[in-house]
Amino acid sequence: MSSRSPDAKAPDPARRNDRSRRAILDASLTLVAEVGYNKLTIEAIAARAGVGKQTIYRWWPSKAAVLLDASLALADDAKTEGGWTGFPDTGDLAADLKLVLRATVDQFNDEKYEAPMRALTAAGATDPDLSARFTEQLLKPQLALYEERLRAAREAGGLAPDVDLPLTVEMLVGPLTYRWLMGTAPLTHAFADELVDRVLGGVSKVTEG
Amino acid sequence: MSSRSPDAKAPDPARRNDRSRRAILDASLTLVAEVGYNKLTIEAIAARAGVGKQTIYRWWPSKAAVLLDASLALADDAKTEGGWTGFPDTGDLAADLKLVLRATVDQFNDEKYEAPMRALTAAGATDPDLSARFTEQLLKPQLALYEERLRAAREAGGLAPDVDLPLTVEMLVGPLTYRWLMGTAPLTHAFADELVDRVLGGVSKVTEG
DNA sequence: TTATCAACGCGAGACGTCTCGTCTTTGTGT
DNA sequence: ACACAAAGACGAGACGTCTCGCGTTGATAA
Repeated sequence: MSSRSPDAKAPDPARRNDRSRRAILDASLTLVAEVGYNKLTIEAIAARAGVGKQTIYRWWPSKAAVLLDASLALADDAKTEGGWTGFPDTGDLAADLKLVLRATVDQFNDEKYEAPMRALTAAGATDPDLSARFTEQLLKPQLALYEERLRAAREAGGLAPDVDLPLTVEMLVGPLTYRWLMGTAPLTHAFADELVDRVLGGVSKVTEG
Repeated sequence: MSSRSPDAKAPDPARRNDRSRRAILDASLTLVAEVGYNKLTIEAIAARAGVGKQTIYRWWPSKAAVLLDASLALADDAKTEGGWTGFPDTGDLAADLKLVLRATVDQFNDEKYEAPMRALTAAGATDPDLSARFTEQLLKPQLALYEERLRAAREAGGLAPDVDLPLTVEMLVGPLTYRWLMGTAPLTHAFADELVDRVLGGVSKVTEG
């Protein structure tokens, strides 16, 4: 057992090869879609990226961490390419939510986004550390956009003044994610629309004049 | 080359040793709680159960499959031990739902149930075959109970006549599962209560006379 | 400015370890 | 005698570490 590399001293980020970094992230996304997360190996990522294994081990602690970074980059790309101009606010809350939730449905149904997303969800379910970073870096920022829009609606008088905003966000995103993850039924635009209507209006019988 | 390994083809279920079967299921539940799903090995299960590895490989295709069977047995036990007498129907839908969702929250927070549940969720996220059986055998029967209770409420006039029952079930279970899985916030009884109220009544401002 | 040089990230891949799933051997119950 | 269980040997393959030159970079000396 050779001697210790004493705690793997910190490599210098300034000297990092950005070309290699991008190649690694790209390769991990391609490969996870090709062979699935279980059969994804760091050796294969290194080979596909044209990189030594050590270059991956130097900068990431696990293949899950690589995928998280890759997904963050992917999300950024999607935002820029998709011409994202902020969460829509036309004044019509239901319409705005349906628009965004439909887009989310499309993303869930897009193989390109689904593969890494499933992988991260799976890995996060049994790795609290990864789960925390996944939630913090990828999920929270997105949920915050919903919350912001809902807050605007609440102040505009469209929502109950005492409504719990994080709860409401999860009422929208939770059922969608649940159906996607468990596969209880197909994910469609109609589902997104109906969900928004029921979250806003409730499922109880309306008894008014 | 192959050929006959006497065990490889069809083992006779009638000759199966039920003592070993139970020992394997018990050991898998104990171990997954002890070391987590990632570090759970079939060798360790075999050792703890006092059986040979081949006995596990003969009857199950993967460690996830073992855990699924173990969880099914666990769910059965929980039902019998817990004195389950069917989904409560006191006539007060909100109260009934809160009761059940609170119990679900407690289960999610109970290490004994959480460990195998996380494991199955993780494994199912990247294994469609397992996911299907997980959903079909463990989830669907539970969701059906919600649906039945909701149907009764709808017929009793408490719910909108045109409400989508599977959607409503997922509006209840989805946010709970989402928060549990992603760890966006702690799972509490208060959360369950508020969720039920908002699902039934909606989040919109009530504008009535 | 230009030549030199040490430091360090890099690609490549050998290495020993670990777990996997299969196969072989031996024991046991009917 | 026979079918299955227990135990473990075995090869395959991925793991993470390590070593080896190569190329780039930034500091120093001419």
